[in-house]
Formats: sequence, structure tokens, C-alpha cells
Amino acid sequence: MQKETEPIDSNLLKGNMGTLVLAVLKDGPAHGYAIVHEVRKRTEDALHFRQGTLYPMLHDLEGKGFVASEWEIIPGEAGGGEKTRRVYSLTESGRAELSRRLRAWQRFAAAVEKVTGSAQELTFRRMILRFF
Amino acid sequence: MQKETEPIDSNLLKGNMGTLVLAVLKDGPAHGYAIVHEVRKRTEDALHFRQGTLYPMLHDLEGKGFVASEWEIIPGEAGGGEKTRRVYSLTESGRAELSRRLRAWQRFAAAVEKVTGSAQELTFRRMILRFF
DNA sequence: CTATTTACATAGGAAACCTAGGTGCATAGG
DNA sequence: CCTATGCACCTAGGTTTCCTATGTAAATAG
Repeated sequence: MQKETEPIDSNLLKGNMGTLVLAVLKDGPAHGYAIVHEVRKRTEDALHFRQGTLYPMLHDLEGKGFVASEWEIIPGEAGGGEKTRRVYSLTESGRAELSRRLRAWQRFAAAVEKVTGSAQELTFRRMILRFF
Repeated sequence: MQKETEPIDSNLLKGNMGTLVLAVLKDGPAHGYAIVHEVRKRTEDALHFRQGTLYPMLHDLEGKGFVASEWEIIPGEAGGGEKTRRVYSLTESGRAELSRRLRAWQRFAAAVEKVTGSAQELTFRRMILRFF
């Protein structure tokens, strides 16, 4: 019940949400609701997408050809009503777009580090410690 | 005359511009025009602020008490007209705000790495190579 | 003497998020 | 039984934060 970390200011997310969606889909198809939970899980609740933002974003990514969707039919109990959900998967074009965006993110993060300077070394050290 | 690296998509900057301004001022007072050039210099032209964004941003940071400004008078040649420019410096409150924002940035960057996953290892390796 | 650079500023627009609301079915708890 | 919560989709309207375009004015370069 305790929230160890307060949620991250959503302004920082601007411009990156689509990239994160593509990154999640890189590891396999998923429907919108599942993407929301996957991001929360991967970031231990630090980041979470709003449905009101995510669904239009998915439609947009599909419009640009970066993802493709299919309606999956989930059969109800014997004879019962079925439910549907929309499953998205990364296209070839989306895969290329993801690479581009990851490179752009890396360049941007590096630029921030350069400007913020000495405070940055701490970040690097922290990352290295997490990896080795 | 050659541009080695194309400029970074300004959408990625969203939410971070104020932080970068505070970071530059941490290293000493500066006027608006100089801040623009300092950021371009530190990032080797990858990032640059637009004047139409920077000046309102500085006014905003001053309104919030994170920076303070003084009009500096630059004397013209003997007997000539003087010019003025507005020099900003970081306040105590601004220093604290900068720490908060740098921590927020680190948390956000870490969250992005977690979501983008394996592609991230490349990033780390690249950063490490740059440092050692 | 004209163009560029330095240095400040405002106004209006676009992009990308947010909140608030709505639909419908399934399942759990009282 | 029936109400609340969770799953799963969606739209509309608002806010933040950047952008472009434009303007002023003095100094310097060509």
C-alpha cells in the first residue's frame, strides 16, 4: 500500500510516449490495456500512460503504418457473449522507426548530460552500477 | 559549414528547457542571449533554444523565484549611447529546484531505459565508452 | 551603407499530453 | 440479487510547452 516513489511529471514524457509504445510492442503483440500495465510493471509504477492518451496514440501510430491491429475474439463461457479486443503489433516500418527514435533519445539524453555537466557523472555511475 | 549532426527534435526537450537553463546558471550568471549560445556550445549545436521561447521562460523562472535578474549597463564609446542587458543568476530556491529537477530527470531517464529494455544496453555501453 | 550580429520582447499557433466522461461485459462480495 | 470493481475500448475539450513570425534598437562587418 505504500508508494515508494512518486509518479514522474508527465511533461517529461512528452515526445517519448510513442517510442515507449513501440518498444513494448517490439517484445510481442499486445492490446492497449496490456501496454499500460506493461509500462507500469517495467518502471515499477514510475511511469504510466493514461487511456485517454494511449488509444489515440495507437490509432495515430497505426495511421502512420508503424503498428498494425487485429480484433481478437475472446469467447465467453459456453454459449455466452464474446468479447473483443484490439491487438497491436509492430510493423517493419515501425521497427525502423523505433531504431530511429531510440537513437534520437540517446542523442538527446547525451545532450542533457552535457548541459547539466558534473551532476551527470553521478547518473552514469549509477547506471554502470546497475549493470555490473 | 557542414552540419555533422542534425538538430534534435524539439519535442524531446519539452519539460526540460527550464532545467537546462537553471543548469547553465549554476555555473555563473548570464544573460539570455548568452544562455542560448552556451547551450549550443555545450551540446555542439545538437540543442538550441529559440529566443521566442527562452525569454518568456526566463520571466517565468523569475516569477517563481528560481532566478533573479539585474539590468547591466554596457557603456558605449566615449560619450556614446549605452546598451543594457538583463543578467540572470540562480537563487537559493533555484538551486534547490535544480536538484529536484535533476533527480526527476534521472528517474525519468531510468524509466525510459527500463521500458526500452535490451536496446538500452547499447546505450549504456556507449556512455561507458565515452567516460573511460 | 547595407547586412549581420547582439540583445531584448510579444503574439498567435501547433503538438502532445491531461482530465473527465461514456460504453459494455464479467466477476467478486455482501 | 445487485452493486462495485476490473477489463477493455473510445471521444471531447483543456493545458502546458514548445514553435514561428515579427518587431525594436544599437553595434559591427564587409
